[in-house]
Amino acid sequence: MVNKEKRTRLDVDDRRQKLLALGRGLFGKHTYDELSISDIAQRAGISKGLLYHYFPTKRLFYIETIRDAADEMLELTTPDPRVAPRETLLQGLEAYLSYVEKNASSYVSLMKGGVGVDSEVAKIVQNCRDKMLARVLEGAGARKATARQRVLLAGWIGFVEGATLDWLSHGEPSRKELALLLAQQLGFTLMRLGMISKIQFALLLRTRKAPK
Amino acid sequence: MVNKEKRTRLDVDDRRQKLLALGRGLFGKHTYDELSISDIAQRAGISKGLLYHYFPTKRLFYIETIRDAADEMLELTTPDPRVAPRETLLQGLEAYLSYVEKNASSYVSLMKGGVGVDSEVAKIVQNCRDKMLARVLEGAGARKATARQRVLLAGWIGFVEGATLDWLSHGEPSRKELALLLAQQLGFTLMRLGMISKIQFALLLRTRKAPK
DNA sequence: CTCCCTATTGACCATAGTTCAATAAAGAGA
DNA sequence: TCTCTTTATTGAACTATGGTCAATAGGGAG
Repeated sequence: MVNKEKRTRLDVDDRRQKLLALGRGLFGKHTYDELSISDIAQRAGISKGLLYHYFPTKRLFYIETIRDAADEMLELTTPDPRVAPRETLLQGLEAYLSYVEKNASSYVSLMKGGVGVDSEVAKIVQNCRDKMLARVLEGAGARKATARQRVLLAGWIGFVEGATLDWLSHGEPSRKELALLLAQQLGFTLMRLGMISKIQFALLLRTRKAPK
Repeated sequence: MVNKEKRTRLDVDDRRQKLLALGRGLFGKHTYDELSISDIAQRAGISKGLLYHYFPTKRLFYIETIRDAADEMLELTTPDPRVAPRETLLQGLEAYLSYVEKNASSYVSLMKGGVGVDSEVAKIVQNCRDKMLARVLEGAGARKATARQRVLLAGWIGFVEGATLDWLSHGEPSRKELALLLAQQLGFTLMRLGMISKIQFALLLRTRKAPK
């Protein structure tokens, strides 16, 4: 429909990038098997065959799409080594929330939704969580986590995800306030694990909330 | 293969129940599109057509399977009104962890995995969370949740899920201890929300851990 | 201007989801 | 015991979609 008989020949990396971007948008709005290869190809203005030239299978295309999004998120929330650890946390959380806010539908569908389709996707999501967990551990100055530490920190990651999902659908506490609440929750967890002192924890609780 | 030419005619509810049970086992071990209708029918010892007699589509079959499992879990973790609220929480958490332990693969695949396949599944999972949240609210003696309360309680539900997933793959803190840790986390959240007093919270923290 | 490389196509195949008319268990009534 | 009715059950046929491949043509190099 779009092409008027005229083939347009693109650079391979360029086209690949374009397809991934398209995929992100589409998979953000539709579930995996709501989208057929034909659909995707048509929306991209190319033939089915070409899609297979770049991605050997629909699954792989989907997976790459998610990996792409996950990478971007991790990059955008990379802690800035120049700021103090306590600031780092809040800053990282706010960056995370910003990203999520901007890519709301993608976030929900990709990060939550994809897990079931393929175990590979589950790995990507898990990898994301592990990286975040590692950042927290590093921020707390710990090397290796004990069983209790690991379980509770994994819990906190879940806390962030659960709260974020609710926040996305209701949008109510401000981003800044939510970030603070999440940080304080983590503070409590870390204190219980003996990873920060009660004093540090009390300090975190005393942090000013953003004005309503 | 199994049948030797002889058709066996079952009561409709009976067969339906059998199929759901089978589905739960299968979808617990394989992802949605790893399983073909033919596979399922063969394992059930029936023809493809019959499956369609009971469930109009593969999706619907999958969804019913999940709804079935979710219902069971909610039922098994229903709080016993005869015990005190604080006991209720611990008891409910332990029941939850027991269920999850027993249905480990199903839990992971169904409750986490299914979300992406169909928005209907997401609704079921969300409904599960809402019910649990309602129980917590009721236990804390609150009627309607404010925005902050809702976000943080949703967070706590996520905490439970995140910690549970980690616990399943590592199995390390004992079930009793994990339940206590989860309860204490909730305690902190509730205290911060002003839903329980500092005294009640301190009491919860002082609860004895299970011996290692 | 020609040639070559390869991005691109479209027709084709295989398989899995879905439909449906035909079949045969099993119980009811004579 | 026999027939009749109901409907659970089947198997073959249809459709849609993921996936393959030989043929085509854009576009840069020489």
